[in-house]
Formats: sequence, structure tokens, C-alpha cells
Amino acid sequence: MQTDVNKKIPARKLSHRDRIYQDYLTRIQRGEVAPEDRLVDTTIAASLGVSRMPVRDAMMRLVHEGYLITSSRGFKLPVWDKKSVLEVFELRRLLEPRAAGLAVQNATPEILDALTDAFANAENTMASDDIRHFYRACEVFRNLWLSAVPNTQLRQMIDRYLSQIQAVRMVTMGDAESHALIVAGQRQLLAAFHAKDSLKAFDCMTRYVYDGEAKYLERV
Amino acid sequence: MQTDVNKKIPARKLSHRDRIYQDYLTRIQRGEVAPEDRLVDTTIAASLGVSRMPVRDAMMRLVHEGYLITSSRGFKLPVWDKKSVLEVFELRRLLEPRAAGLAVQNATPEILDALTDAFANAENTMASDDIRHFYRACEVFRNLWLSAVPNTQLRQMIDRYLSQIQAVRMVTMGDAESHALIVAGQRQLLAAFHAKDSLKAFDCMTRYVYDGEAKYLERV
DNA sequence: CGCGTACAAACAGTATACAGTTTGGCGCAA
DNA sequence: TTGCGCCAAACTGTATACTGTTTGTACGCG
Repeated sequence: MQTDVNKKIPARKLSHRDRIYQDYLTRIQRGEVAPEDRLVDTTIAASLGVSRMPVRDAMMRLVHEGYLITSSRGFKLPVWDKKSVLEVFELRRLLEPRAAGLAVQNATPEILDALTDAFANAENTMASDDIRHFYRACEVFRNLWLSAVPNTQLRQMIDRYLSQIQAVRMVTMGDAESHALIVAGQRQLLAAFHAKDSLKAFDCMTRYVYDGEAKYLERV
Repeated sequence: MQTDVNKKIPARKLSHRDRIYQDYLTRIQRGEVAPEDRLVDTTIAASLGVSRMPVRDAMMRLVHEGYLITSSRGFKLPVWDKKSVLEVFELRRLLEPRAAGLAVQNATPEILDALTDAFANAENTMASDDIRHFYRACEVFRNLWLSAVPNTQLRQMIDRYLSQIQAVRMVTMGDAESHALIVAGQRQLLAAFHAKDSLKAFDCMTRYVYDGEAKYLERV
């Protein structure tokens, strides 16, 4: 047991369960888990040197949050059919324009600066060798403006289906036209942030989601 | 162990965990769990004659879904402050009008009939001795029209914050004016369903949520 | 050669046990 | 009487073990 020596700072109370959860959450969100992978608690537990229980807890939490599904043979990624993906696009159209508008009103200069950097990074990595760099940059950009959304409940709702976006990414993976669309959307959104124009942010977020849906429909 | 004898119908595979989860979910949603209650896994397990683990799993699922929070002394209801409640009202304004509109387009005659009955029941129990009858009727009405929403993802999002409505109910509990408002809203919504007027459903759902928020602000 | 059946392994669910931590109360001293 | 500290109980997190079910497979029968 590696318990903290310094009891005066109980900030690091991360249990095995929480660490494993965080670990696999980021792995899934970064697309490091393949659809054919089978995540078995006993196997993971053995590789980490812990018992099944914390692993099980972490996996089942991921199941409840929609990142995984149970099967009779280990945990695996859920298969998002076309209908579900389109349903999420509808959700995004309802939530994200408003969220972007609120974020513009609430953004601090620090966030604005960080957002500018993140956009530059996304633009530079757009044609990168490793496409994952581009997606990581997009993830950073997205998380940044979301962090400026004052409505916590709204932000959590959006976070909740964020993982599903990964499935759509797989469809448009490597499509230069899609990437250009993403960067163009980010540029407009960034401009709206700098102009403090929440209505413009609302509008360009609306178009951004519609464009994404159209691109998805082209590909599926 | 009470396993099914008939193996040809494996439909009923409900584990202890799932039964306990369902049980406490409905209890919470019906307001049968008081804010001062402390839900301790060992105690519940003993009363049900099962071990801690299924109870723990169920409770932690409820925590992840926002119905409960952990404390150093058992699980308990989260405290919804005014800010959170208002944030949820904003979410509801974004999601429910659209959901109602979609539901109108998708409602079957059976649902329409059931909805009519449910409304009659709500209207009748509005001034009931036991106000819980009225809330139960409202719950039925709400679940009915939600069941007609074709967008599963949207429906699940709305379900997710349903429990929080309980907290608002506590504030407006016993306020005859609020109840009249609820019934009036239901009447309009029902009319929209019968007229197959999805735009009207959208509009009266919008007004319904705004009215609810206004009433809440009067009381808090 | 194809189909069905039975067996073994893999895995999920549940039970039990134990350790570490927090909490509230009680006793002791000032 | 009040403040301090210690102790026991309560509770969470983790480990280990056992059971029942599902799945893949191999063997036997047609």
C-alpha cells in the first residue's frame, strides 16, 4: 500500500478505482482502445497488480457513462449505429450553440489566449503525419472553450456524449476535407470569442454541427 | 438463489445489483428518500439478505448518475443549490420543447389514449388529500409523452436530470397555484398531441418550463 | 462431411474477510 | 466546566474465494 505520508494534504486521495477509471477513460477518448479489444477485469487486474474489484468498479463506471458495454466476454466499445449518431447530432445542435454563446460571455483573457494557442496548434497539425496529433489539438481546443461555459450542468451533459464523437472521428478519419472544415469552424469560433460576439458563436457552432453531420452522412 | 427454471426464456436476467438499483432509483425519484437519510451499504445488504457488493454497485451507479453523493458516513441525497436548479432549467428549455415536438410527430393512438387518461388522473388528484397522488400522476403523464420521443439519446438526457426535479417539487410543494400551472401546461400539451401540432407542443413546453422556473424563483 | 452434443475454460456476479480511515463520544486533566 | 486527546465503532476500499452461466471446441453420431 502506497499511502501518502503527508497527511496534512489529503488532496491526493485517488483510489485504485479512480486511477484505473481515469486511465481507461483517456485511453478510450484518445481512441487507443480498438473495437475488437476485450477488456477483462481479471487480466487488467493482474497486469496492474491489484485485485479484480477496483478494476471492475472502474469498468462498470465506464459502462454506466456509455464509454463501454458489457458482454459475456469482457468489456468492449459500444457499436454506434447510424441512428444513434444522428440522434447525438440532434442533441449537439440543441446544446452546443447555446453553450458556445454562454462561453463567449464568460471567457477570461487567459482562456482567450489559451484558445488562440490551441487553434494555432490545431491548424499546424492539420496535415501532420500522425493524425492523432491533430485530434489531440482539437480535443484541447474543445475542452478549453467548454471550460468557459458557466452552466455546469450543461457542460456535463456535453461531456457525456463527448466519447461518442470518437466513433464519428473514425468514420471521417484521414479525410482532409473534414479536417479543413473543423479548422474553419474553429477559426470562426475563435473570432467570435475575440469579438465577444455570443450570437456569432451561437450561429457558427450551429453551422459547425450541421457541417459535421453532413460530412458524416457523406461517409457512412 | 432463485434462478429461472425455464431456460428457454432468459429474458429475466435481473441481477441483485440491477434490482437494487431500480428499487432505489424509483424511491429517490418518488421522493421517498429524505435528505437526512444515510444509505449505508452494509445496513441495506443485511435488510435484503445479500452481501455488500451488489448494494455497493447499485449505490455507486446512482452516485455516478447524480442521484446520490458519497459522504464519509453513507450515501445521501445531493443538495441542489439555487444555481444548479437554475442551470437545469436552462437545460430543460433547450431540450424539452424539441423533445415534445418530436414526441407529437411520433405518438401512437395508444399513447394518446394513455396520455388522456393520465391527464384526467392528474386533474382529479390535483386537490387530493395526499399530494403524492398528484405527483405520481404527473410522473406518469411525463413518462408517457417522453416514451414517445423517438430520439433515444435525447430521452436519456432528459431522464438524467429528472431526479433533480424532485428538489424543485419540495420548494413548491403544496402550492395550489403551482399545481394549477402544471395541470394547465399538461392540458395544452395534451391538446397539441391530439392536434398533431408539434410547433404548438414546442411552444407550450417552452412556456411550461419558463413558468416552472418563475414559480421556483418566487419561492426560493 | 455435416450436425449436434457434451465438456472444459473463461468470465460475470456474489459472498466473505480484512485493513485503513474517519467520526463521535468519553474520560482525564486544567 | 471546558478543552484535549484517545479509543471504539462505523464505514469505505480492496482482496480473495466460490458459484453459476456462457462460449468455444472437440468429439461422436448420423
